[in-house]
Amino acid sequence: MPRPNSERPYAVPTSLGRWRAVFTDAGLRELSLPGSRGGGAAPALPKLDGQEGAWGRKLAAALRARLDGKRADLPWEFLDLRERPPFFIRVWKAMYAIPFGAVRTYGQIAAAAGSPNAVRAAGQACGANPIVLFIPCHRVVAANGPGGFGSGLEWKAKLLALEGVALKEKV
DNA sequence: ACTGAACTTAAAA
DNA sequence: TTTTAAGTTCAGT
Repeated sequence: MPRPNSERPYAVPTSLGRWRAVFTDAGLRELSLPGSRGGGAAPALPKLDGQEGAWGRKLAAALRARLDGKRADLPWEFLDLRERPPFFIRVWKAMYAIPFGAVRTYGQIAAAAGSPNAVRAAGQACGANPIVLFIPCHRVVAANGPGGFGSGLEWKAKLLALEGVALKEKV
């Protein structure tokens, strides 16, 4: 296997459960929702606060601020997206550009990523999104419905609600 | 190496 | 309204 740099997983306790963050030398490689991972006994990960230096504190603070309904972002260079398919990265970058409180369709994202017809691939990229919340896959909806969400639509609705957006129902 | 599925969509039948 | 084709990646077979 292509050995990525050493991965350091942390737990980030918040008002909405225990999130999981994985750091590498290049930055943040993964941020996942509570419950979507670590099935069974929690591996007793170290807490992120005060670790990974300024970046760790910044992430924890930004995460908690967002779950509190405030807007907060992380710089794009802070994300470790190495060894990810180029098209996926373009899609993620397009999503990253969606402003707080706004939503786009999969079609618009695909177009922004340079392949207007690769709508379905854009959907797959959403599902493969490694940095939940800061790569806002929850702001991408289907043309006539809510679209899907890997960790459960309830999460998508909840994250959007924090930004004052209501997930529209399917007709 | 091929086939089908994946957080889709627009257009044709 | 149902079916189909389309672009990209990954998991199976």
